[in-house]
Amino acid sequence: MSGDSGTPTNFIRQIIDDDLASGKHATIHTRFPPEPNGYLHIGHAKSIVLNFGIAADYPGSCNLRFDDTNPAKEEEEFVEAIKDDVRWLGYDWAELRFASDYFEQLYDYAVELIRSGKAFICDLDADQVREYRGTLTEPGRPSPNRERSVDENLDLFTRMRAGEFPDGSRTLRAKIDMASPNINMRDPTLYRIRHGLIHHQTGDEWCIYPMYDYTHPISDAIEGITHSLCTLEFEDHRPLYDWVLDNITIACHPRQIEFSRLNLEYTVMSKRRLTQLVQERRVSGWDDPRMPTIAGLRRRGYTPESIRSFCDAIGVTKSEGTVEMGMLENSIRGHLDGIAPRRMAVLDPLKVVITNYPQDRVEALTADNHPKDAAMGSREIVLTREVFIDRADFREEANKKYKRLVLGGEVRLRNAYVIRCDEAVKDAAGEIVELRCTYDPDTLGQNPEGRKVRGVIHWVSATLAKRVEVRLYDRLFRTAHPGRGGSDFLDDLNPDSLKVVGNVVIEPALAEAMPGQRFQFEREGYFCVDPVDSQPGAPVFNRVVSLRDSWGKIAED
RNA sequence: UGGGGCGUGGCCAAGCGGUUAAGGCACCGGACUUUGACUCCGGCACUCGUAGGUUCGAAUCCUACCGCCCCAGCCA
Repeated sequence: MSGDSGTPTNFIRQIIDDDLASGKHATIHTRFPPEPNGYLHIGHAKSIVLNFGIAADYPGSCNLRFDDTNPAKEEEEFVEAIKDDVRWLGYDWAELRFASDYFEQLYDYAVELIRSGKAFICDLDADQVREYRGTLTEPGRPSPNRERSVDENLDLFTRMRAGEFPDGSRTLRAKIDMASPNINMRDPTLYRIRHGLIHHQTGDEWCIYPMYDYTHPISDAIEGITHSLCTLEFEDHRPLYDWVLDNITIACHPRQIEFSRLNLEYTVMSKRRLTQLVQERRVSGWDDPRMPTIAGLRRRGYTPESIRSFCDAIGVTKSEGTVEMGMLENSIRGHLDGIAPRRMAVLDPLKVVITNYPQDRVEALTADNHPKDAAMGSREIVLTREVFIDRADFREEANKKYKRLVLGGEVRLRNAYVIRCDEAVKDAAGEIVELRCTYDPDTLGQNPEGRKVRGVIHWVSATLAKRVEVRLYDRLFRTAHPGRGGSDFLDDLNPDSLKVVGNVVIEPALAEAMPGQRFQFEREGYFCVDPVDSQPGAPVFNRVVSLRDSWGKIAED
């Protein structure tokens, strides 16, 4: 079971293996339970890959269940976006459920708790409840209403549902232990009153809504979930999860298991912060390519495969850490290297005139779409007397470590001939505006004899090039742990996280690229056609990730 | 000062009383190369938060410390 499909095992899969081996379960049922109050991010992907991955590798299934018990914060837009993201990641749920599907059953179970004397209607307001709850080191005191009769509780709960009481005036609380060292067990709230809200699934049918701690275990049990996987902060809630199921008449009792949530350097992962970035327009939206959201990564050009392999690579444990960006970047580079067709594009064009090349000649050359995968075929590129190369690929002089074009030196134009630079033409300000070179006609597909060329650079015909906009993304924050020292995380935003480069010259074939298509711009990086801002014939390219650059490290000379 | 967790190389992470302490990322060499990419080869923890103890034998068991995270919503 575990270990199939290349997925590494982890302590949760080991528990499942044991449960299968001991006969405790014959099939495994998990669920991914997002609250529809925001978009999914890479941290959710970890949970999705865990839950759906288990369903795929073991006999069993995984449900998608929206934890929609707080209509004040939830919206239909988010449920649709979440469904899209889960599907895009490559998963299909066995059943689509909403916690709100169970509101009637949840209500009935609450009545059962009241009848058995395990829940009561409390008249304390929120401030009073807090006072009565005690502190981390002092026990709480019982609510004055704790010993209300079953009949009175039943009557009051019925009237709560009927809408007779205003918001905040009463709650239904479990009767557990006000002296428990675990604050979650100090008579936790089960239901609160919320008038005037339109729930995206149930409309105005209800004015009382169940709390997470009460809803979650029952929802899991109703669905026959065997292993309820959640993050570490719910560890303290497990006794309550178990208490709820132990005190109502329900056959199923899932096992809650907690794992650590994902933290990634140079970004933020909390929904509160991501929401703030969107609402304050620090980014263009939930799908801004700089966002760690699934929608953002998708638009940026990440593939579902790369996100899944990233999740496999980071593992699942209970220890909290922060994963380096390099891990994520490695995953996407690895996938794109294999599937992205190569193209040439010059980000910072510098004109080169090949003086010994015929004025009107247009030479068709063939370039492989992939250096190691012949099945990806080849394409035609055209060479003309004037071409563009990147400004960074020329220096008037440099030591031997510099493997590009220098004055008097030779370099190969990728997929074409070797050229020698004879002159650098400058303007009045001393800025190089043009290079005058000569080419060696005997170097197409073969190396010159007796000379070694410094290196290979990419280029694009100046006369036939198309110009497009390219967006270069950098980390959204300039510090590995935004807002760490108690400072405002917004102060750590990287002002250079987006660089828009206009007038990037591309080989003609690229002008017809379709939204979502990914390419490797040779020697630059992987780029994806932006699905939002591209126009037919005028693609906008997002840089997914740069190529690994061993030169950049020693370039400071 | 209550309760619940976690501590293995820069990062993630195997390890579950007897292994030379997996693997990946990063990094450092080198090979290859018409992408300074990819690929390939080699290097990279006498040591597992610390200190004791048990044992023939401890990262794995015990004890005590230390550090970090979470919990006092009618949020999830």
